[in-house]
Amino acid sequence: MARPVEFVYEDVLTNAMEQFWREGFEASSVQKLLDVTGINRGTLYNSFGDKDTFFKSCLEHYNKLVDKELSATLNNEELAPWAAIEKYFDVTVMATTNKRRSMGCLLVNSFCESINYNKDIQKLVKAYYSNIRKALLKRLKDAEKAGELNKSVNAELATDVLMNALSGLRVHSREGKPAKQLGEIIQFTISSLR
Amino acid sequence: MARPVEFVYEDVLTNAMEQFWREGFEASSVQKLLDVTGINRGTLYNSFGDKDTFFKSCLEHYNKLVDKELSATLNNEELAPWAAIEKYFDVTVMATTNKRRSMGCLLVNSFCESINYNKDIQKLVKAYYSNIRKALLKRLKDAEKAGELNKSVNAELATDVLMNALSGLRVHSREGKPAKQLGEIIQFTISSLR
DNA sequence: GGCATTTTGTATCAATAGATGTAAAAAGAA
DNA sequence: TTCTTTTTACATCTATTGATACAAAATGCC
Repeated sequence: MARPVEFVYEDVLTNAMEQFWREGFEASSVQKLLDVTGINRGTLYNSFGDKDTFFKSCLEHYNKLVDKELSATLNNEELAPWAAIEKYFDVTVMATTNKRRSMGCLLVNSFCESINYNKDIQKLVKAYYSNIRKALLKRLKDAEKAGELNKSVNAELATDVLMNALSGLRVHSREGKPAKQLGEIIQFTISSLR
Repeated sequence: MARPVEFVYEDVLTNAMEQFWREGFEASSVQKLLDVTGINRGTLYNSFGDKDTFFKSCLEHYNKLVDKELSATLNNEELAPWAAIEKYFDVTVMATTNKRRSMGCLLVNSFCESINYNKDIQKLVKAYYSNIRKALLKRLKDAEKAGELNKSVNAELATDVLMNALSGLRVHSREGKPAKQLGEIIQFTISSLR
């Protein structure tokens, strides 16, 4: 049999993802990726392909993290619509205080970076981000049916408002705004919708 | 006397600014900047300094555009507080439909890019962005004094909510969301505050 | 132990990055 | 015309970019 793999696949993806997350695609040279992952060039190109492909894998890895959060909150059917929504935003706001604070959101960052000229990656980023929107929309439609939505909006508009606030939140967390203020912004936005 | 300058200073700044705006700092190589401005290397380094310095000049140029918009809207004392605020967001939403559509905001894009590791530029971006916040806060304090602000918020929180919505707007305009939907998001957000 | 297979480590590639130096060009002044 | 000054144009520098090739190393199978 062949020589066994020495690196831990998950760890490499996590470290590379954080590098792209922190500094963006363009500023993350292959050398930096080698430094933060600890693997060497041969291993990277053999096991993860070129930089574009590697970035896509990191996006996928990031999406898994998002999916976990969604499963515990928005997609958790044990929670009532608004409870689920509030929990999702609580988690998101709280996340800005840990070590990944001030890094914002890899997907939002990618929207704003030049990555947009790569149609391939752009589509991927949009698709991943739309997962959050879908989960949110579902719950807001539930709330609407239950008469728990502010009569002046429909579920679609309410979703847009919350997604817009979410994107703003991600930008401002990267800008360094304290979680307390971010929380108050979201709290008000939510209260205006119910 | 010396040889006269051939390039138009304003035009060079405008074209370079749009390049940075579209593709970000890292992806905008000096060669690309030469291509879009039409000047050559010597001229660029002689008249605009290195890439960092050039970028700062472009940020300043961008800020002038922002200032013009602010003067006509938020800082226009002839308009009542909420009229000024509504006009500012109208202009901002409408701007997403012209040729600069889908480019978002240079300042927000810069927050999200790796530029953040350059403390110097980061401070500049923050300072320019805070100009908008200051103008907004002033008007919301006026509205608060006049009893035209929703009692459940103070001027500070209202400003945060609107700035958050603004940042979200910029992200989503870059993502390609239609102006109509962006307008409805803002319209609801404003109405929730008055 | 020798063989096949895969990973790892390193050397190296051409292309491009940002940046600088210098000579030619263009104007008015003397 | 000649001189001075500044811009412009081009050549060139070193470092780094993403990417590839290939030998050394490490395993299980025979």
